[in-house]
Amino acid sequence: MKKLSFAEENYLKAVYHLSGAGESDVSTNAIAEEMQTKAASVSDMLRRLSEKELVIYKKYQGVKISESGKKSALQVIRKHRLWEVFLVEKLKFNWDQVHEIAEQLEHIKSPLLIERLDDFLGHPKFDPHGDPIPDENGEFKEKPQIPLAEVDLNGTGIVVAVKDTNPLFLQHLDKIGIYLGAKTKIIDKVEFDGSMEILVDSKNKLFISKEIAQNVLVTN
Amino acid sequence: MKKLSFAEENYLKAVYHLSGAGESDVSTNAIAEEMQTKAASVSDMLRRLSEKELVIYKKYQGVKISESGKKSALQVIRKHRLWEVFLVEKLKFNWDQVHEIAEQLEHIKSPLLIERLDDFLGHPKFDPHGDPIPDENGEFKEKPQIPLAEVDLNGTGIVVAVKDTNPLFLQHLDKIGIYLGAKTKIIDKVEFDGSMEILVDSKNKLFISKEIAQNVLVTN
DNA sequence: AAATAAAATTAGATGAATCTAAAAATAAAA
DNA sequence: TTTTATTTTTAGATTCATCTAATTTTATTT
Repeated sequence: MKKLSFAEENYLKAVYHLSGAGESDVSTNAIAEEMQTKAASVSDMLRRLSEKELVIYKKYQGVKISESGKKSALQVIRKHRLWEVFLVEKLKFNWDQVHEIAEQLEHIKSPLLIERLDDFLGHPKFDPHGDPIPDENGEFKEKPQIPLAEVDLNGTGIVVAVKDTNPLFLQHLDKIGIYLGAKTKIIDKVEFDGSMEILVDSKNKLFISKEIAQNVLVTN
Repeated sequence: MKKLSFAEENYLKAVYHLSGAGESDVSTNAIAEEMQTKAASVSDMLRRLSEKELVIYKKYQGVKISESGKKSALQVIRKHRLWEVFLVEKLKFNWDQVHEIAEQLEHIKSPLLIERLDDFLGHPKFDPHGDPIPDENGEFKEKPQIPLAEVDLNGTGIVVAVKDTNPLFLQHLDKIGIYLGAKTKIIDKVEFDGSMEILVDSKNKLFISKEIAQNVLVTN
């Protein structure tokens, strides 16, 4: 495992995420979109990552992450999520403030640091957005989770994660009182616009839009 | 205050340190030596830093840090030392292990992060090597300190800092039982080689070489 | 199936940050 | 004060990561 540049780590993460844990193929444009860069830059980087065997890349056919690439990507993701826990649990950041800072911290190179940080935090299994934290070997298990949007009328669930980490989205959840661990019950579903009415913690009734319902994940 | 690159921040730090808090002039070669790079690279970077008015640079005449350069350098130093405290106090690193990691962490850009870290650590005034931590405005006060080598026979002092952060040096201090806060008394001085015999905490007698005596700083 | 549109790649430039080798300026020694 | 040595700077290359513009490949329509 050679030492990767920040840019390389970021591309690997993007490929990993966009391919759904590295299974399916990802298009050059999708990566460019995700990374706020140009397709030409992506092609170039994919060629380089492919030479290092971090991705499996066939020109014009899309890209997939390789086994060693996945290993690297998961370590970066592990670091990102551990730092997010640190920022929220120890430094009292809000969950909408931590992504950007963790984007920087995730590139710090020191296996010992991450080991100690993990100890310090008490080996958390999930980050502040409910995403699972891979262990040293890149292994993790996801909580079974479905979007609120797909829960049946009168169905209940506990909020376990959010699909999006956009600060505006997270701030909105704060405002209306949705948080990880909240108990929800669907008390009305509006067919034509996908919005719904839910009861949070058996006391707060609120209307949420389709966009919200699709990005809040619950478990039964 | 524009955002600086890692390289720029590192050069500024070097100029600041080598000039003794930015007073005197520093030579190109000294910087090259300090930064393990070539004089040509230094010249080039000094030209660029000079254009940004972070240093005062006259070709062939050496370089001095500017007011705005000093401000930036001190913020980087503040971050470095706060992270060192974090690593030792919270993550249980030894003082000889933290420099390298802090060299990376010091470049993380987020004023809020540093503010919160400072709060979390209880606003420490000194890092694990006894070096003062500048505040948000770059201000700090050094403890009065002299090398053990300059303490008179029978003189006493408390170890407040070390001049060098070389891991081998620090590990040696651990081994012989010298640490920040240790009470020392000079019980013998050997003229011809600069070595001495000292009493630590009124109970451990030990011989130390000139090199050690010059790099351990005490206050009366 | 040919024409058109979309997506992806290459070619060529640019800006950092670095290097080696050569030239220029300053300092030291004869 | 010349000569020599040292230090510093410039010139020219290189690598990484990016860009725009042009080209090529693949996908979609008519």
